[in-house]
Amino acid sequence: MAAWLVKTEPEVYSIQDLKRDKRTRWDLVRNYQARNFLRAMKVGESVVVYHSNSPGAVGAVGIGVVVKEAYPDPSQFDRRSEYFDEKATPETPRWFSPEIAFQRAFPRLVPLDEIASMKEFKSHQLVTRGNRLSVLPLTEVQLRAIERAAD
DNA sequence: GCCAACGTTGGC
DNA sequence: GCCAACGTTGGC
Repeated sequence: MAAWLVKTEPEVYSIQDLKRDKRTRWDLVRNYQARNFLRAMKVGESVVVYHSNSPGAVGAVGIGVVVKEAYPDPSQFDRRSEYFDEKATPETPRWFSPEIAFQRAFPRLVPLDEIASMKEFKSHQLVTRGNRLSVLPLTEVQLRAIERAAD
């Protein structure tokens, strides 16, 4: 089974927000490569939640699980949304969202530089230069390495 | 705020 | 299809 890592800015939506909501639609992603990864997520797969753009607190913060496979992201059809996409129609949607349920918050943040130092992440997209994708695939081994570091 | 990386757009 | 301009991401 594959695993995943999703980035979120904690000021926008944090692991604590996910804990409160119990589950959420992982929406508003507007990058084709990330979109393709979202569409590849299968129910039951684990998702590492990662806080980006968070001064002094960049890194992995918890684990979620895919509870619903991707379906068209409603915001692309909403004219009032800044994520409205005029080229998307219900017949030919462009952007997709799975739903992710909270599983656990790590007892401590696993910082990016610590992940970068793990042998399992040597040359992984998260730690190589130009890591801008907000959804990334992980191997089971990488998932376990992050979980191990968190406890 | 700065800057590197890189995706997207649009003219040709 | 090429490529310059521009916008966004994300670490620091």
